[in-house]
Amino acid sequence: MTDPNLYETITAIAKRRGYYWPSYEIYGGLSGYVTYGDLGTKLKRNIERTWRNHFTRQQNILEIEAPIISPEIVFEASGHISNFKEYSSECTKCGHSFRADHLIEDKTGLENVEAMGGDAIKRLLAEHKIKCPRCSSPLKEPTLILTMFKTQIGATGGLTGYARPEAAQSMFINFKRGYQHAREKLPFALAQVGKVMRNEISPRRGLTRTREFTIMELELFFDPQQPECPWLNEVEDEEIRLITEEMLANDERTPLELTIREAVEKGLILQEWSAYYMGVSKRFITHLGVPHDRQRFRAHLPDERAHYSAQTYDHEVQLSHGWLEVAGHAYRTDYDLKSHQKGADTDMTVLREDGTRFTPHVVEPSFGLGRQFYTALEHAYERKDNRNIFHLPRDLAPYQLSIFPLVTKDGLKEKSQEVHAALEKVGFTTFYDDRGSVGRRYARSDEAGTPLAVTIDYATLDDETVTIRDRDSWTQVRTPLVDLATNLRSYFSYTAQFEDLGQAIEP
RNA sequence: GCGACCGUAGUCCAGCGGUUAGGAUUUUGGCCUUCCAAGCCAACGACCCGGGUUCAAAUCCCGGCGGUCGCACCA
Repeated sequence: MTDPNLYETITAIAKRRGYYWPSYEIYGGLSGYVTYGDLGTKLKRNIERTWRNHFTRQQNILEIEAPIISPEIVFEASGHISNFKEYSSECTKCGHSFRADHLIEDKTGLENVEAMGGDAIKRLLAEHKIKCPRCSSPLKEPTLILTMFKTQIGATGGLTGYARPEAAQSMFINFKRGYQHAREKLPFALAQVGKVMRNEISPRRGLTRTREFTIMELELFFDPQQPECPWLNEVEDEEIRLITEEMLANDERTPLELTIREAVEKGLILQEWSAYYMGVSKRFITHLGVPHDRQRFRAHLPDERAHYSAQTYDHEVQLSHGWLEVAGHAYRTDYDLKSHQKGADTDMTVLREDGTRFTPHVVEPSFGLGRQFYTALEHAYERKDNRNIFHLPRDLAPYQLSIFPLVTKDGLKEKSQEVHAALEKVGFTTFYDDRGSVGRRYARSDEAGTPLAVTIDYATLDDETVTIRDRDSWTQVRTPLVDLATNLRSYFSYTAQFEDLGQAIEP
């Protein structure tokens, strides 16, 4: 974990073995884009499934899949058009960049300068003769930075569209349908796993900041007069490490250690629903292989928060290069539904039993999948005896099983292929390999993170038993072929441990 | 976007004005092989792109693209 070159190591293995690599390589590459290979797509899919298992398995958590491209009006209503662009001004001498609207606000005391528009910002910057705050040199004319991808909808280009920078807006747009499908009952949630695009100024660090990535988001709608989360008790004892807004303001960086329940009772998390999903988030990230002391929740200060958020906690994990945000937990209030109610001139309110109408409030957990992916790889990595091993959780590993003949003669190869076909047929994800020596194959299997290797040897031909070899301990057990599928199923459903899979073999 | 450093087989490195561009590993074919990258033989495979300087450029200069780090940004 302290290895400063761990990122480079993981990147090299990822390229060599097919987890992921930079996109458009043969055309010189393009920063901010990665392509997942065979091992990568399988690991990614398993992480998505794990997320769904943690977040979407209750009643009234409804999944949707909406378009990536939206007409401009959607992001005008949501506030993204004005909030996803900004004017940046660079110093002519020291080269530092500053947000032009903030410079004007600091100098003049004006508020919300951003909303005045580009011409006003340029004019005010010149009128007040604003200089570089660092070296007092003149500033260049501010340039517009728009971090949403813009496109034309329709072959003749009649309508301006944008690629979504978050999936959330499609949940708000479809709130009314979701509400009907949830039998007009609150609380309910819409969830979505899909691609989003952000035209980052400066993508960095492979998977951790890309211009296109899979997001896993959930919008939980609730009545602010009935903010209790009925599921809170399921995670209330979950221990978290928390850095609050107040602590940040006082430059206090040592996290509080407390349970979800305690954080709610002390008022450190505004909504029970946020607390619930932070508890689930803790479990999910732990499931990916990140220990407690490598996780924390860090509050956003008001100027760091998104335009829609009343409180945000980032879920961060510690990697070899420092802390990385893997999830955001935002209390979005009724901001979004109200925005679209106005923008689309469509009623987004809900009727209480007492006959009053209200706009539901929203709590949102949001996960950037690439970051979970990299986190899982880095935390699973071990260098041992000159080998690379990924100790991925057994339900995350790209392949479940490797199948090897001990040697490729005397019918062992044919027998192995039979076993391989049989295991594939009953649903295991397997990899057959008869190249080189068996030791070499074990090493390759470890590097792919495959938890178990089934080896067919001479004894198999006599008594219909095989060996199963454990990636983590490098020990083996021997199991009759008739029991193999059943035992493996128990193992992969976590109802059996490796030692339960057969009779131990003395090394 | 700015600054520093960097870009050589699939991967990781060496070479830093004239080399048949070298090594490790991987891969492929063969021999061998009864459990952890064994050994032997053979083969495939590279100087990011474009200009310039020079008799001569992987090597020096400029630009582009990409990467790492720092600043800024990060919904």
